[in-house]
Amino acid sequence: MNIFVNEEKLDIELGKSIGEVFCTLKYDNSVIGAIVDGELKDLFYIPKEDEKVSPVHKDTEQGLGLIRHTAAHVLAEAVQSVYPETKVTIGPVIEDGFYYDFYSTKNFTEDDLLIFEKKMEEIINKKLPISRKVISKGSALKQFSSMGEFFKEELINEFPEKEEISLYYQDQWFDLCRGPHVPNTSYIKSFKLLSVAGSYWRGDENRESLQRIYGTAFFSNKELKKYLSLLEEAKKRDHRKLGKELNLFSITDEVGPGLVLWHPNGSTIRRIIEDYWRDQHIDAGYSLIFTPHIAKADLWETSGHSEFYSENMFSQMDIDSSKYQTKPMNCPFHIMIYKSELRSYKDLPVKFAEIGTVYRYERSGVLHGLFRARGFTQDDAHIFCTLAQIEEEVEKVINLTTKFLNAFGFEDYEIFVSTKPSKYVGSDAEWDEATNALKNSLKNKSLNFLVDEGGGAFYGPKIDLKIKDVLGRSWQCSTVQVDFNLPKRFDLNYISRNNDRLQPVMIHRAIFGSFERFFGILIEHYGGAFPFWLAPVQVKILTVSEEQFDYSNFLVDIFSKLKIRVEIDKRNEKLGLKIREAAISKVPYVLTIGKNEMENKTVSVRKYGGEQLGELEISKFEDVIKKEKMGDLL
RNA sequence: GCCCAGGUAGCUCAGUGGUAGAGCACAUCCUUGGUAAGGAUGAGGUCGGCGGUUCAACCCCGCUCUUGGGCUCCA
Repeated sequence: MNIFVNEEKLDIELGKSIGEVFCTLKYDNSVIGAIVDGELKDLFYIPKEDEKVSPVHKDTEQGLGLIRHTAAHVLAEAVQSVYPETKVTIGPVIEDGFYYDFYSTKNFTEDDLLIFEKKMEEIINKKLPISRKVISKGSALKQFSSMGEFFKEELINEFPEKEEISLYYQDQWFDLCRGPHVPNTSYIKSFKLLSVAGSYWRGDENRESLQRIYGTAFFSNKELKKYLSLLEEAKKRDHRKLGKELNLFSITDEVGPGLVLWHPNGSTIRRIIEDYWRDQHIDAGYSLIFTPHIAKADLWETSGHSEFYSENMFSQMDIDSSKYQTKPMNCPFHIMIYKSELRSYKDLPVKFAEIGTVYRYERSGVLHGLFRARGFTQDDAHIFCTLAQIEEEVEKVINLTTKFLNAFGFEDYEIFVSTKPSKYVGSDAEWDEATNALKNSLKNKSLNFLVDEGGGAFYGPKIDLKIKDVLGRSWQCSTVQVDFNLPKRFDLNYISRNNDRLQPVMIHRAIFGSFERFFGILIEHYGGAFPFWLAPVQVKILTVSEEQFDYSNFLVDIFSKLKIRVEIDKRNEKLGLKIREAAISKVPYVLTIGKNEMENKTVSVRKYGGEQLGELEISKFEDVIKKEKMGDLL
């Protein structure tokens, strides 16, 4: 039988494992697995005719999957040795580590994690060899039912008859597992259990509640440390923490969960973003509108939200014997404005944009600071156009979107096009044309995108954009969605050149998604140190003593006229303290004013981060900030 | 919603079945100072809320509200 090892054709005996093949090739024990036709396999794997095999070494990214999977097994053994009644379920490798779900009457605590870690350490140090055994479905069932491992039983019962069932052993302990694993436990050089959390068997909230232990493993302590410090860094940047420290926003018990209070500092930033947003949208040909926060329930009946979205809507209220509803979306209002006059094909595209606050019921467990709130403000817009206009309009939306994202320092993004799902409205021809229009608009901009086949909403195809922040984390913000449904439901039309009544299509689009969420992302992206154009206080003046009060007031006048947000710290405190506090509040420019500066008509400039620009003439410093202000005209 | 872990001064957090603690912030005073914390004094709490056990509850128990980690990754 032939296989290809590193592209080279090799004749091997049928039924030989990759490990054995590598052995004959005199590979050393740094080889711990293989990539076979793009999939990670271990040395136990028996290759099939013509498969392409390449070795996976330890200390590589690819090898991490192997040690993490084995680490999950080691964890399971450790847990069962400490709490023998514990039932095992599944323990896969995930993006940055692994987890294992357990069923146990004992509630695991953080302290238990330390005990498990210690036990794992012992198992790893024993350098237990891993072995693989293939058994029949019948004996697998027998085996696991005799052990009372009923979750495993359930899994095995559902396997197709022909499926090869394998057990992985580490010494005596074994688990039903398809692999892949490292040859022995000692390859796990460095690991850590990170957290305990709840989960459900098979993610189904009607099934058994399980306890999930998250952990990660690496080939070296150095890598583990690097990963842990990344987690630390993310913690430091947590927008909930910075929001409090920098006095940006709060979410309080008294007001209610998921409802955001924007404090003056946060509001200043939001105002600047909104001003920029409005300017850009007016330039891009949108009409800016305002709509109410509640409306008659009938409107949501027509839109279909009551039927399809009721789980996320707040309950209705009675007003003058009519039912009203807080808005979970802005679209029906925009539609009503479209319908307020008879539209001609000459009017299209009609573009309405609104910074519109919506209210959605989110289950209490999913609320998360600004990222997931119950009241939030969308940067919403709706484009009413013909099918033929979609391509051009979407291209304009993409242009506007990239302009915005670049202005906020996001250079990297991933783009996804989602196509027709199994249940949909509209004709196949409409879907094809709209989907092609979306793809073409991206191709015209030479933007790469991935296609999520069947991932579209029932009402139309869409483009989603995920941005990457400085820590490399992805966030989905921008979305462009074609909608065939609402124009039909609201019976929208326009008069064509031939005097026919035709139905327009609608494009829903948001760039930030929501101001709350986007603000949260910005806080974490910048770590609270906002760029000059966004900083709530741009320049802080620190007086050395009372003698400089007049001079500092004079400076404030000058900078205020330049529309700079400036504050003076006149407190009766030492300069060192004032500098420390200005630095902690992350003000971009700190000006120290003492006797010298007053006499010389200068300012001593210190940039955020500690860089000293030294003593500058006032006009020289004006030049510095004017240059900074240019930054926001990206 | 469900599981686990929290909720003590404005903030960050100690703490104990027997009168509630620190640091920062705040107020007043002293100090008028030169690049990341000057000093003193003081005020500030129904220990998330409601019920229970107890001679006595911030602590133990139950309920409730709320915050955090999760609940998609499939042997």
